[in-house]
Amino acid sequence: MARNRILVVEDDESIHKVIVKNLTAAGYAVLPCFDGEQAAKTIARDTDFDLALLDVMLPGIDGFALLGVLRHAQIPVIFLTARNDVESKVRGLRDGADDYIVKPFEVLELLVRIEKVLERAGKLRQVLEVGPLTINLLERSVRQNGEEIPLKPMEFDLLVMLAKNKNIALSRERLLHGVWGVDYQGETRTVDVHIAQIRKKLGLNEQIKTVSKLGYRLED
Amino acid sequence: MARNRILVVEDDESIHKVIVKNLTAAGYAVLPCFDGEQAAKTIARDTDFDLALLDVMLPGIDGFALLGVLRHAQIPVIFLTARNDVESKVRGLRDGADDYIVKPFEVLELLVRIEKVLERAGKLRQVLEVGPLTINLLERSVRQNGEEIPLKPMEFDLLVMLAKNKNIALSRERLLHGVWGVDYQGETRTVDVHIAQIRKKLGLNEQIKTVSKLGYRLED
DNA sequence: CATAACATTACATCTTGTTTACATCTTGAT
DNA sequence: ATCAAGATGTAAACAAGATGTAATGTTATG
Repeated sequence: MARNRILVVEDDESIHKVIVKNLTAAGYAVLPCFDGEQAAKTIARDTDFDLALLDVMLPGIDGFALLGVLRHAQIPVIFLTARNDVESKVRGLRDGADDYIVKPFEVLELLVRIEKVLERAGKLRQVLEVGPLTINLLERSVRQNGEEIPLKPMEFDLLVMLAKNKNIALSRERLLHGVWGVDYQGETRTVDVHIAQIRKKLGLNEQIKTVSKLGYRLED
Repeated sequence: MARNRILVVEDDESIHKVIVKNLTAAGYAVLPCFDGEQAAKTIARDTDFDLALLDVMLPGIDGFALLGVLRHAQIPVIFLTARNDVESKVRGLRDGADDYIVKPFEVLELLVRIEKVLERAGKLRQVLEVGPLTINLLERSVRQNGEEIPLKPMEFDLLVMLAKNKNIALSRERLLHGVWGVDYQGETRTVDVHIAQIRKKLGLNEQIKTVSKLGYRLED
């Protein structure tokens, strides 16, 4: 499976922009629609989406109609609702949705919910590709040119975090929080040791860049 | 994304002027409004803002009404309040805002808060472009015609500060405060040394102008 | 109990930041 | 224009700090 494809149906331009920018940055393939008609047409032509983000209050074709089509095509739906959207209508829609989020929302929260829904639906991208590496999250395996390189659990998790944030400089603290857990109280130097192991086993001296005074960055 | 667009709603002319001048200088695109009606019209026509600075005590249309519209459009809001504004009203507004700042305020503080709010909302521009340079804050990298030029941490931070204030002359003291921290006790000459390094590595002898008796200025 | 995984430590090595020193350039008064 | 005083450019040295990594002892795991 390549990148997860997400259909975004949202008429407000500024919200649309934020969503598209952040989803793209997070590695999703985004199909943007600005109204119900456009969305309906898109779905009629191509139902190969892993998720739909659907604004409740759409001009033109109603959310109900879209929801039906999407359900039928087995596409999970997350609703975007404004706090003051008409309650009765919204409730009906929500009931058919996999999740909903109230605007305004934190971008990070949206990303988390998307991952959860994708995971529940069994559609989460389970394979990360970075340079010569293929990281399979289900198998918990790493391949380099088809050959599997065994990693220890911690090393694997660390590599996954780097891969999910490829080309982003991550501080030791962020890596500790992300991999070891937010309440972990340990030495930041521990990160270095595992990085060294990953570098050695995978020969990634070049691709895992040391960002001095900060941490590390995995390059594509 | 190009420059971040900021809607400024403030009826006091002198404050308005200061804000607009400084935001523009800091690289934001500013849309100025002097009262609630004007703001409402502007928003109705175009919701593509990344942030709104909103004076609490506005003539005409009430802050509440504006806040609702802005929230709906997922536009973060920072409130400007005077110390003697009516408490009860202000509190209600603040609760719906992403941040607020009490007048009179330090311009630098306003800029810092703006950045924080933009970042939380996932709207912060993470790539700075100055002349032939592309500075990527996420990667912590600098590119010149696509080629990455490695900089040391201090050099990178200094360049970022210059780039965020491009075409503005910055004193050594301000650079020290901004990059090294406000409580740093060191020679101002240190700045010169790092400037020299940046100039050499990036060939910016022309574009980093020396402002005699003051400091430096990075030109576009 | 044996083994593997892990965090930590210790130390070698490499990087980075600051200062110094002196050369060169500016500035402003004459 | 000339000159002195001061400001800036810059190479080099040094000290402080950061990172790489092997070894150690401890904790999980089966």
